[in-house]
Amino acid sequence: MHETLTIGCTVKPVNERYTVQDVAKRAGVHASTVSRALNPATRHRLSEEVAARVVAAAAELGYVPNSLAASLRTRRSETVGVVLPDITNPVFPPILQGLEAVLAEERYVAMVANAGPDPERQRLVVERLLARQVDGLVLATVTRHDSIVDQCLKAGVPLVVVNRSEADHRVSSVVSDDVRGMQLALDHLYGLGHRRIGHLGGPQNLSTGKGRLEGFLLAARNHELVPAAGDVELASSFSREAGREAAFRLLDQAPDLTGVVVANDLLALGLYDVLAARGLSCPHHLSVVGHNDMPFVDMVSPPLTTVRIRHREMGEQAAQLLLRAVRGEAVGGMDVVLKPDLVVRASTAAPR
Amino acid sequence: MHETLTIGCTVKPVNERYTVQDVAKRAGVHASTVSRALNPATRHRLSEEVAARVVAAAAELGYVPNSLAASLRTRRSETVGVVLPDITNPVFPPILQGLEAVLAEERYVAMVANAGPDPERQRLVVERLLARQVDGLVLATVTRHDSIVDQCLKAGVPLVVVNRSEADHRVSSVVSDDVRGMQLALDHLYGLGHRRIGHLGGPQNLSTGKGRLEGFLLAARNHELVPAAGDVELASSFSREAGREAAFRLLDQAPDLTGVVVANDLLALGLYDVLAARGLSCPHHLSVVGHNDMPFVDMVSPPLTTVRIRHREMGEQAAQLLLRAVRGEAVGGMDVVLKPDLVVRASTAAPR
DNA sequence: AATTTCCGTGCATTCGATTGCACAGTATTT
DNA sequence: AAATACTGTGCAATCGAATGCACGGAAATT
Repeated sequence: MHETLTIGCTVKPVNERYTVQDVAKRAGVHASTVSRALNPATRHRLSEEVAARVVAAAAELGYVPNSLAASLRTRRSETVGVVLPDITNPVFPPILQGLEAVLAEERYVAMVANAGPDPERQRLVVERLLARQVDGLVLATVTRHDSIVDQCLKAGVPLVVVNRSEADHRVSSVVSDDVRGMQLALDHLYGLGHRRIGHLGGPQNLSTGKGRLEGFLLAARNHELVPAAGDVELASSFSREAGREAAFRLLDQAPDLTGVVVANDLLALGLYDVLAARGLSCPHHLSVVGHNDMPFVDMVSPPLTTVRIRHREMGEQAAQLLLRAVRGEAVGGMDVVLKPDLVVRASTAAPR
Repeated sequence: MHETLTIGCTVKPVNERYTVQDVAKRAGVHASTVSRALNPATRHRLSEEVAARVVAAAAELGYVPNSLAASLRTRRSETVGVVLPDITNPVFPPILQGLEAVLAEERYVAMVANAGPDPERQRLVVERLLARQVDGLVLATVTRHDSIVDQCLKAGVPLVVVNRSEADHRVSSVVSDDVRGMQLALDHLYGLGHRRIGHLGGPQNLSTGKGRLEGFLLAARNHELVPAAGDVELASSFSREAGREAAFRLLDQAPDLTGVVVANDLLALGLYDVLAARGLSCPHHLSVVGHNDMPFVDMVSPPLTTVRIRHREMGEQAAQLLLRAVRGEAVGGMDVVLKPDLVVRASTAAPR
C-alpha cells in the first residue's frame, strides 16, 4: 500500500484546483465579484448578502487563490528574498527567525538562498530572486564594497543589509555596534588587570571584521595601551578553521599576551582548539572574549565570555525596514545599530 | 547623501523592466521567438542566426524574465516550500543547507517557513505556500499522526517529510535509523561495563521520540537488561529546557543509573545542566550518550559522545526525492533511512 | 412625478511568458 | 517540373486574478 499511495501527486493526478470562475459560477456571480468579495479591501463595495454568498461558495469548494496570477497583475508578490552566506553559521538562524516572524505577520514569505561567499554565485542567486519578482531583498552577505548591492540598486529593488554593512552606506542596514562591543570586551579585560591584550580579528573586507578591529584599537587607546604589531592577527574568514590558523600565528608572535579579544565566537572556538593543542588553559594562561554570543557558547569549556548581539531582533528590524521600503513608506534609508551587551562567563579571569 | 540614495526603490522609481516584447522589438522578431530562443529546450528549433540575435538583444537590454508569468502559464513554479518547526534548532540548518544545495542546482528556490509547533499555524503556512503554487513541499514538522499531511495529500502536492516520519508512512521520507542509533549507543555503554542504563526520551508523538525509545528497549533486551519503570523518563519536547525537567525526574527516580542514553543532544545538554546543578560530574558519576551530533557538541564540557546523523545528506536526499516526485519520475514513494554512526567523546567512561 | 445621485455588479482588458496551430518558404522526392 | 516534406517564424489564445469603466436599478432629491 505504501507503493501505491506515496508522493502525493500520484494519489490525485487531476489537480482540481478551483479558480475564481468556479467560485463565481457556484455563487451565481461574475468572477470580478468573487475577487472583490475575497479581498478585504474591496469587500465593502459589495452587498453583505452577495459577499457572504461568495465567501460561502469559496469555502465549500476549498478555493485557494493563485497568488502567482494575482502577483502578475498587481505587481506585488508579497515575497522577499533572503541571501545568506552560510546558513550553518549559528548567527544566521536567529536572524532568519526574526525576519520570518515579522514577514509572516504581514503575509509575506521568504525565499531563502544560501549563496556562499562567491560573488558570481551571489549574482546569479539575486538574479533568480529578481526574476521571481521578489518585492525586496535582505542581504546578509555584503562585503564592504559589494557589487551585488550595485546590481540591486540598479535593479531598483527595495533592499536592506543585515549583520554587516557596506562601506559607503548606500542602503539601509541593521547591524551591531561593533566599536561599542569591543569597548565592552576590552574594558572588561582591563578591569580584570590585563595590560597585554591582543586581538584575533576577522576579514577586513567585512564591516564586522573591520569595525571590530577599529573598535579594538580605539578601546586600547582609551586605556593608553599600545598594541604591538604582532598583537593583532586576522583570520581569513569567520570560521573555526580560520580561527585556528590565525590563533597559531598570534600565539607564536605574541606569547606574552594575557588576554585576547576575538572578533567572533567561531574564531574564539578555533583559539580554544589551539590552546588545547598547546596544553594551555583558559582562562589560566589566557583570557578570551568572543563576539556574538551564538547559541551554546555557554556550554563550551570554559563557558565563553562574549559580546551578545540580539540577532533575532536584528532580523525583526531588518524585516520591518524592508516592509516599509516595499510599501514606499520610507522617506529615506537608515542604519539601525543595536547595542550589544557583555556576557561574562568563565573564559576570562585576572591575569596569572 | 545617505538620505537621498537609500532604499533602492527611490533611486530609480521607474522600474524599467523589459519584457519579451521589448526584446522581440529590438531583435526584430516576434515575442514567441524570443521565448523559444531563451529556452534551451526549444532553441534548436530556431535558426542559429535568429537565436543569436535574440540572445544578444536580451543581453543588451539586461532582460530578466518574469518567472511569475512563466509559472502561471506552465503551471510549474520551480519553487518548493519548506516547513520547519524551529529553525534555531541546530539540526535544521544543515538539513536546509542540503535541501537548498540540491534545489539550487536545478534552478529551484526554497520558500522557507518557520511554522512552529502549532498545527493551526502550520495549516495556514501550508495553505499560503500552496497558494503560491509551490511545486512541492518538504515538511520537517510532522508528528506521527499529522493532519497537515492529510491536507497536503488532499491538495495532491508532491510531498516529502524529513527528519521525522509519519506513523503510517503515507509519504516519502528521509530519516535516520533510530533503532540502530540507539543500538550503537547502548552497545557502547554496555561495552564499557554499564549495566544500569536509563533513557532520557523525547516526545512520543514524534517518530524520533518513539523510535528511539523503542530502539532503547530493543537494545536493552538484546543485552538481557530489564529497565525498571523509573529508568525511562520522557521530555515533553526536544529542548534543553524540557531536558532539564525530565532529567530532574529521571535522576530522582533512578539515582543508581550509571549511564543514560538520551534521545537528542539538546536534551543531553539539559541533563548536563542538572548534573552541574547537583554537583555530579560526567562521565565520573554518569555516562551520557546524546543523539544527532549537532554542531558544537564537540566543544561542550565534557565533549558529548553522541549518535551522528548526516543531516546535510538528509536534506540532499529529501530534495532529490521531491524533485523526482515533482517531475513525475517517481513511480512510488520510498523511505530513505540513513545509517547513523557513534561518535565517542568524553561524556562516556567505564562506570565508577 | 421627474430628475439626479449613488451603489452594486458585470464586462473586458491587463499583467508577461508559453505554446498549439498555421503558413510561408525552402529542401527533398518522384 | 510537380508534389511532398520539412523548417523556421508568426499569430493568437491561454494561464488566473485584478481593476477601470460602464450600466442598470434603487434611493434621494427637487
